[in-house]
Amino acid sequence: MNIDLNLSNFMEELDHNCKKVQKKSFQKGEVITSYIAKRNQLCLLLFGEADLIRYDLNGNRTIVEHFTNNDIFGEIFYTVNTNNELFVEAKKTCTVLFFIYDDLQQKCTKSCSFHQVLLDRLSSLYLNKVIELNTRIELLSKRTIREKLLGYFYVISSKNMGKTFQIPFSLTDLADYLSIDRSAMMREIKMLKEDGFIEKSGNRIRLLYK
Amino acid sequence: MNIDLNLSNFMEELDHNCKKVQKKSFQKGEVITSYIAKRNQLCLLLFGEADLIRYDLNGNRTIVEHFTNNDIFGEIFYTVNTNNELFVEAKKTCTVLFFIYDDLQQKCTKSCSFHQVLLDRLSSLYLNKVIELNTRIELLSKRTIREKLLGYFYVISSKNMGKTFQIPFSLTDLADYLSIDRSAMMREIKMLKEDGFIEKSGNRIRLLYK
DNA sequence: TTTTTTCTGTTGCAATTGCAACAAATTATG
DNA sequence: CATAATTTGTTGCAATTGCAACAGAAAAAA
Repeated sequence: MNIDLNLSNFMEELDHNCKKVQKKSFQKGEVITSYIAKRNQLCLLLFGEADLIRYDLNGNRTIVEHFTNNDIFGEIFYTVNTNNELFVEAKKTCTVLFFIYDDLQQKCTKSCSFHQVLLDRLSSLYLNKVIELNTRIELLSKRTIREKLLGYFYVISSKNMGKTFQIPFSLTDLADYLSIDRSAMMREIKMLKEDGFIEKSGNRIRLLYK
Repeated sequence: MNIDLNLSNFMEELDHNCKKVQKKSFQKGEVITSYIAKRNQLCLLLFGEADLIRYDLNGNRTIVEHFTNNDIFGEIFYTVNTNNELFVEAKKTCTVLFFIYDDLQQKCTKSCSFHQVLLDRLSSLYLNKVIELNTRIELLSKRTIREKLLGYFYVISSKNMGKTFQIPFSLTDLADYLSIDRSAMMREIKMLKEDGFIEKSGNRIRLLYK
């Protein structure tokens, strides 16, 4: 389970003449890719932060996933589409590799050993993603706003190994991530403070339970 | 993308002396595995149907995933646990292969070529799972019961390639799968019928829109 | 620095959802 | 077949959540 997932370490091995992969950078706010679901695109976020966004027909915005270094994303993961448009937006400056899934399976020039490294790690990258998605499902399947918030705080605090942490979202974004109304969420955060579950200043949270 | 995922075709190649894998069968209602999150277990459902179940502290039951032929599951996908116990329950007679993740990476005896086949297909199995989970997330992130139901019906009808289909759950289970109250769901189904979105007899549904 | 935009925090009210309880129908089990 | 257990369908009521609207704070842009 302790595999070096940091593919940017291997970037120097990527042949610059390699046609199977594109490397691009994006500024905050730019759209990295939109899921048109035809090209079988697979993307690797080498560096930065980005969100996968969906707007439904009522204008509700959902942050479907939040990506950081070495996360993968792309149309390839959305075969069964349920209508709404999805797109990935850079939240900070991002460097992204773009592949076409079918090309990935083929070997490149001998000098371009990056492909092989990526293929070797693909299982691990997928496994990582499955774990992330399961965590996400656990949060979304919670029944109340309070449970979603506490569950989310618990996940963050586990990752940071500490009871005090910074929320990596604005509160507006957090509501869109947990798929709840922002004002209702604010109300619940207030009650969590009153009930002694958390302390909060800015977007720094301290858990007071367990 | 058209890879033969049906691993049961390769089962005859599994060496019976192979110690790296266990094969077991289960009757309806039996617990296939419980996620103790220590053994790094990876399971493959060769044949049958099973549900991954979670009970929260208030006694709410959630069907986290529904597994059919060639689906994979296991602790390995739940590194970041958020407290509640998870277990997999057979809904029909099931045949399951059990692996320990780390063993999987090692080669077995020469006569046991099944391992290699499995390893080769692991990426595809993962990819498949990621697609499933993304669909699941899309449903769970919908804001209303109506949207969840319509979204779910759309997914099923896409898989079956037809506007009439059988729900593979009891309605009680469907509510637990969509993470909503059963009676509220029944009320919404009734309104969907009244509003002319669906027809329903038993657990056979016909979509009347689009 | 000033202006504009976005984000936070709050609240009343309406709509949706969950809860509890029950009868009827269906399915499992002895 | 008879009985038990589970599932479906329904409803009134309570609790939760969403919506709308706004003011102040903070952040971004000019």
